[in-house]
Amino acid sequence: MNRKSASARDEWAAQIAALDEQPAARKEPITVGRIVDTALRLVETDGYASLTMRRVAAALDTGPASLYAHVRNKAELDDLLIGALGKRVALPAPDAERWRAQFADVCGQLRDEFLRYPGIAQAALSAAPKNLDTLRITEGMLGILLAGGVDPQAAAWTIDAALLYVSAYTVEASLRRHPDGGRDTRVVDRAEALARLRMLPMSRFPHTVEHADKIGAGEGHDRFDFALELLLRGL
Amino acid sequence: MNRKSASARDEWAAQIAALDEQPAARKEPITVGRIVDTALRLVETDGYASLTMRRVAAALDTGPASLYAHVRNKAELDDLLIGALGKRVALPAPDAERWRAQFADVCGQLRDEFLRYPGIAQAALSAAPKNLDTLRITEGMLGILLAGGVDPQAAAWTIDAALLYVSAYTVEASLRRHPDGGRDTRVVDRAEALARLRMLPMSRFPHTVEHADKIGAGEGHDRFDFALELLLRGL
DNA sequence: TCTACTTACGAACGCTGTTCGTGTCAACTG
DNA sequence: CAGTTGACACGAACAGCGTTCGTAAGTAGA
Repeated sequence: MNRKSASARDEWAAQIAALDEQPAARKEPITVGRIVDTALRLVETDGYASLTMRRVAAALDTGPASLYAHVRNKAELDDLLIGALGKRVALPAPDAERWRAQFADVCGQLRDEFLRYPGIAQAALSAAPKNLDTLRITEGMLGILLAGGVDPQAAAWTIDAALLYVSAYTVEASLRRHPDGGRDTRVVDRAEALARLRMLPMSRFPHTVEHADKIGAGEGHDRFDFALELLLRGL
Repeated sequence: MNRKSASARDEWAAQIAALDEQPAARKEPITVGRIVDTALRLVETDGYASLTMRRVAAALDTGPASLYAHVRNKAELDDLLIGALGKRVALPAPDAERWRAQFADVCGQLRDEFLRYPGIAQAALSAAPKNLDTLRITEGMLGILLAGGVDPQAAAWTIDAALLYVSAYTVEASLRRHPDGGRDTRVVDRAEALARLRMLPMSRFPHTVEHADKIGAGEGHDRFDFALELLLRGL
């Protein structure tokens, strides 16, 4: 039995096997939307660090090469992901009385979205902010600040600072929580961290030792809220 | 000629070749310090994205395996790198009259150090802030803020926010400037970016279009200074 | 019915971090 | 001075990564 007849036989066997599955379905075609959805699901469960083209492809029952017909790059996929997250944040109609609260709320939405997909904020930092979905958010923020009577230049820079902060905050939070897929960032709980701070020599770290309890402090997003309020109060 | 005699001959040839180089030197031993220095030089010229164990090893005339006797991980190397940068920032003796300027100066030093080594701030975001060199900086910052009469809890959180912002700012700045080693982040100059903003439909992006010139604005570190001042003025 | 074109994908390339086992050299010990 | 021990160095390899190429398959138009 030579190669040719063997492969012909395989084909024949495949056809027979397909008899039962014929009505079940031909495989759903790959689309950008399906790729993005799959990638997001992967990030949600395993973290951004383990988001690879191969994993996405495998989740779609195919090989990595198939993705490149729909997505130029992994970088482009990253852009699409943060775009998809951006689409989800709801922009309130600017209310001059509540502009600070509204601004903080938008930032909070973004934060929660980023935290839900651990590590994805790393992509947000790399992604060009000229993404249309990102621009939609900055437009909304701009509207809120301008309605609040903030100077346009100050508003633009504040938005920039706030977005940078949100990304950094969520990246750090994700890294602290998530095993990070390979890197052995040991998660040290707060009590342990505090104990270590107290072990520092008083001679060289007087303030750190004295206020060690303040350093890791904050339930939930106290730290986040504080930073944002600081930003807004300065306006 | 069998394998054994061949390799024996190679060895013999090597010995002969070594006759001339004998006085020249035996290879300098690998140390953590040399690894860190080499890595920093690499990052300075090629960016953090192309900092790999293999490249560092190659720059030291050896194979990658040799590094793992001195450094547990790439993650640990990253920690060492940001530690080395941290060591360089000079901490002023707290002066109650000038605490804002002093704080901003420390942040500026950190920023410049990070910018000099493009992309390395990514490692700073990942690095556990319990690094001793990082702690030295936060201690110094804490001293400055406390001398300024800032509430300890507010001080701790402000430092956290400022460090996060510095990292995010420098990561973004590096990505925008540096080709990024692989990712095709096209660098669009400001005029081009502005033109694109103006192309947006007025109906959906009224504020963005109107204040497009404000969005990418700022010479040098205007944006940076603004954000930091905002943070400090809120205290 | 034949052709042109888009989509799918197996195989491969060059790169990454990391480990294992071996080799080599320096210094301490008897 | 000879012998042993321990730290250091490193070649080779593994699994995994993003990406490309050439080819196969299926669809739409002539």
